[in-house]
Amino acid sequence: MDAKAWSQFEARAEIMKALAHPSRLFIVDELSRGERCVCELQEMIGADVSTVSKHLSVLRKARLLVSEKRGLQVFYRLRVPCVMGFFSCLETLIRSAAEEQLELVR
Amino acid sequence: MDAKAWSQFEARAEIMKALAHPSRLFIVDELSRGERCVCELQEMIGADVSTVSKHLSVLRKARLLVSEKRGLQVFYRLRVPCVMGFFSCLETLIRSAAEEQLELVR
DNA sequence: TGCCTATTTGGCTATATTGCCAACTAATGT
DNA sequence: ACATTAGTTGGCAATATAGCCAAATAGGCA
Repeated sequence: MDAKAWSQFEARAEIMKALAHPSRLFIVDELSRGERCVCELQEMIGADVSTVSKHLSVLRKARLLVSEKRGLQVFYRLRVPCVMGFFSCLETLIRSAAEEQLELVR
Repeated sequence: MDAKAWSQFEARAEIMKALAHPSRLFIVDELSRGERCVCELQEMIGADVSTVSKHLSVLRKARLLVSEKRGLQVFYRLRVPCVMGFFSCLETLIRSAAEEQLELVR
């Protein structure tokens, strides 16, 4: 594998890493319905503000979000709506996982 | 956020975690063009066989791949072709990142 | 049976990620 | 200027992940 191809996969991996956390996926999902300030997201997630802020920073560094400060608040927006379409494609996997869990219980 | 919604985001995060590594993204990309045995992937990636085997196991546990043993070899196949479509949606982000890198150099 | 090849698993160390607290910055109002 | 509110950053301890080697498993062949 040449260096150029490898750095392409590294670039993709950076984005996937940013999405590889339930709180961050919640944020993406929530922002797909419109912009939110940090305080709103923090209340919904229920973690420390600093934790939420760091999650947002991870998503912003991956260019998935953009932020805008207005007054005291910082609002975040989803930059790439196509991310949401991906999850519907994954539903198949998630459902089949859930079904196997059921089989184990039986 | 209720427990059911949360476990949905956890399920998605498991899949994203499985995809959050350059070698595993290479594997997914390669398998999108047809099945491969472990030895072929190992040669292309250039890591230890055990490392490649563990990457494959991560992707299989996330249900992104299925494996089939034929003789001495184990062949892996991509279970979810829609994964590839996601990366083309991300190209925008990756390109804009590359352009900013260029600006820094100037 | 015994040997060779392909793959997986266990165990280890090195590195990365997470989440909290405390400290800091910035905008607003008194 | 001072206090208040919103958010970010630094630092730390706990946990998770990555990659190598060595050992185990399994199929095919002499």
